Amino acid sequence: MKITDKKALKRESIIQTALQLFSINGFHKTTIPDIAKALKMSVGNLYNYFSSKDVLAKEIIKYTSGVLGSEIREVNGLDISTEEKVKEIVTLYFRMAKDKPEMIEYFLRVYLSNREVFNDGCEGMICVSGFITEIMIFFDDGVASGELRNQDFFSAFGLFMGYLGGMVFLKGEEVLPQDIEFYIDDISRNIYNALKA
Amino acid sequence: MKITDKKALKRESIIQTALQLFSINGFHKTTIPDIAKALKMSVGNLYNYFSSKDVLAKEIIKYTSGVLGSEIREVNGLDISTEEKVKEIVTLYFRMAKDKPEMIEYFLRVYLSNREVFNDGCEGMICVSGFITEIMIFFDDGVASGELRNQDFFSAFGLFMGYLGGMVFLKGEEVLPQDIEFYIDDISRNIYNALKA
Amino acid sequence: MKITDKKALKRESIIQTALQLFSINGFHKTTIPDIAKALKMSVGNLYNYFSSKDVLAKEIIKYTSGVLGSEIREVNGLDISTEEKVKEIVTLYFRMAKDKPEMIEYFLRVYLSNREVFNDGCEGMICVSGFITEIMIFFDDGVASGELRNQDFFSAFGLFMGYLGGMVFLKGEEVLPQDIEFYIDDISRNIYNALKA
Amino acid sequence: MKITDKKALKRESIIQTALQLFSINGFHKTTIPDIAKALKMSVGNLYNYFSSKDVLAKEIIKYTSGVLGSEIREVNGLDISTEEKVKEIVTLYFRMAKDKPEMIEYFLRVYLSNREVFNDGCEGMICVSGFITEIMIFFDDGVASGELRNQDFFSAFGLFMGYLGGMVFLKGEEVLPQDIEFYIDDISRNIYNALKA
DNA sequence: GATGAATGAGCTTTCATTCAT
DNA sequence: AATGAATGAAAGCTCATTCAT
Repeated sequence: MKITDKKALKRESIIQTALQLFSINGFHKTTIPDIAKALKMSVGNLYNYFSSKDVLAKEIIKYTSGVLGSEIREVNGLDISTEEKVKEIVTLYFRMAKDKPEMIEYFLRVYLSNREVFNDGCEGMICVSGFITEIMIFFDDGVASGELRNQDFFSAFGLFMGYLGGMVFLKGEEVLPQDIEFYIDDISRNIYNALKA
Repeated sequence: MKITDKKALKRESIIQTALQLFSINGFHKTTIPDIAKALKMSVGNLYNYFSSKDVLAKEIIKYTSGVLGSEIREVNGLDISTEEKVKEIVTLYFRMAKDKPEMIEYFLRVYLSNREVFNDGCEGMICVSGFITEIMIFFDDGVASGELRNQDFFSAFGLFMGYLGGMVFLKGEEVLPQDIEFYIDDISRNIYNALKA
Repeated sequence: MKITDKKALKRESIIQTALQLFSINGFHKTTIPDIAKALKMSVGNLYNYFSSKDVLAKEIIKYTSGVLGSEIREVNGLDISTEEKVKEIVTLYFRMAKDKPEMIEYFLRVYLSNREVFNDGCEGMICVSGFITEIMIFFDDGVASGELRNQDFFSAFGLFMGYLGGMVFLKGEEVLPQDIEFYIDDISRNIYNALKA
Repeated sequence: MKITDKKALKRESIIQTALQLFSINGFHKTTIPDIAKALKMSVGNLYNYFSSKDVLAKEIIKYTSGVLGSEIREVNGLDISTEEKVKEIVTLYFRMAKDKPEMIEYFLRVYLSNREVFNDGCEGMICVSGFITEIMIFFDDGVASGELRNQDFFSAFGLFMGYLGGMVFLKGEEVLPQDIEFYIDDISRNIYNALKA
């Protein structure tokens, strides 16, 4: 293994650990010493990998967005109807909210609310473009095939992102009477009805 | 004017000022001295009105939820179709996001993400019940009149809350190519299509 | 009743309430608002009676010392042996520690330890002279009657004050296996044996 | 020198400096910045050694009790009469009150009076057990050898602790007309007379 | 005499970041 | 690469005292 590989591996393990802590405790309540301790490394060394807490936070959102985007890319590649794709996306999103809740929570608890952290370097939504791009492809494909109504992309994107994020928030608040997967059918149907041609 | 009125007025002015600052700068980046300075009052005196920063944050979410709820209550009282009500609600929400953005932003940037602050005293969603209750009434009325499909309430609530909140977030990120009111028609239509019978 | 009497009465009620609070919570942990609230009066008005927290503390120690001194004076006036007087003094001290613990506790928790408060105005032990004087009379009488050994007064005074205070401290720490009155006989005997001719 | 030794040394230097300041100015009048400044270290770094002011105060009482206890332990190990041991203990106590007054003063001014600080973690008298244990051994040995009267331990302990502490208090108040060592003979005699068989 | 809102200095504690080793 | 002690500015909060009413 090359030395750079070793460094890359450690970099990723820092990202994953920080992601966990940030999503559970929030950005400001998670300290650099917390992260270093969880990784059993020194704070000084952590700074050899990420030059500041803010930089780390931005790397995490890119990483997370990339993971989520690549999952949706797979769905986009399937040879199924747009209606079925909607259901696949909702399913994978909710599955992820259950299995790797830290990713979704990071969007909600860290990215959404600490704008001052992301302002410099993540303007617009470039740090979450991995995710947005795939939603855009999904939408354009659906319009092209005549299954979806042609409307402003952001009206559609806000529906996806807001609706799914909102449901995960409600799950986190423990107000949902049912397990989140219970809602897959209803929500897929609502989204498809909203967007269909 | 009675003394209690004077104190109540000052209390409300603190809530409004803190609401502004929290929604713009976030909960952790807004300090008590910041709030006191904006109000031209002393830090110590501010604590005569609210016993801690957390308590203040909780009072603000109740206040905000109450204001938003009472606006929706007016729409619920109108003698119009459910489809028209959807549009009215979307309109007032976006108008508020434009005229008093601090209220919507507070939901997104403070309430949504600083769960540790609201855990004690705002469990479930009791501090935002003023808002939820009205959405529930809207939905139940629509189902009762046969205009809306009967489905789990949270599937519908997540759509409203998440979709509208998501759009305001996109507005805040300045990624929307159009003014937010531009999207009213599309979004109202999407919501109605999603929920209609 | 004259106005000055009314004021004197209120003054004393402040002293007694403050004595309670100081002895239970300590000088620095008891606030002026705490005292005012317990008295159902305003902080501003409290300052009409005592010009500062320190002044109040000094008045309390004089008051307490006076009460304790007058009790011992009664014993000194009895026509009994010095050995019996020792037992009477120990008895009244421990009874007071049980019935009005605030007085003894005030000596231990406030007077003893917040020297900076009492330095200006209570130099030496002039604010507790009411108590010391009577112990001095007891001792001189005992020496004069030949029952007590003639020794430096402070050696004898330290014995009385320290021993009795120490026992009450142990009581307060809840380390005494017995009720404090259980120790009266042993302690009276120890003191008399220590001082007798 | 190992790194851990260096840290332990610094820890102890903090304890000693804080002990000085607390005993002179009292617990509440001594601030953490005061201590840090006296040590020429930063406030933040002090917290790397003790997690709170209260924790520091508790460590100091354990340390002090240990030092005092080990001095008495030496006396207990001597092959001399109990009467002579009393004099040795009084002598060492007063010598310490002269040479290292901060230790005795800490007992009187900090431990005795700020119960709320020590309640959690120093219940009963476990933080001063180093000292108490040795007094207990002294007393039991004296009883076993027939030199001391068999009585409740606390009656005897209160005498020692209260009497000696009381004398040091009088010294601190500057009311003693003589140097404290002047009283060694009288007081040793009084204690021995009080306790002897 | 009586009220209690207001002041503001001062407290304990936290934490991103640095740097000598 | 790695360590973790050290920094110091800034946070939330307290409270003796004052003063307009």
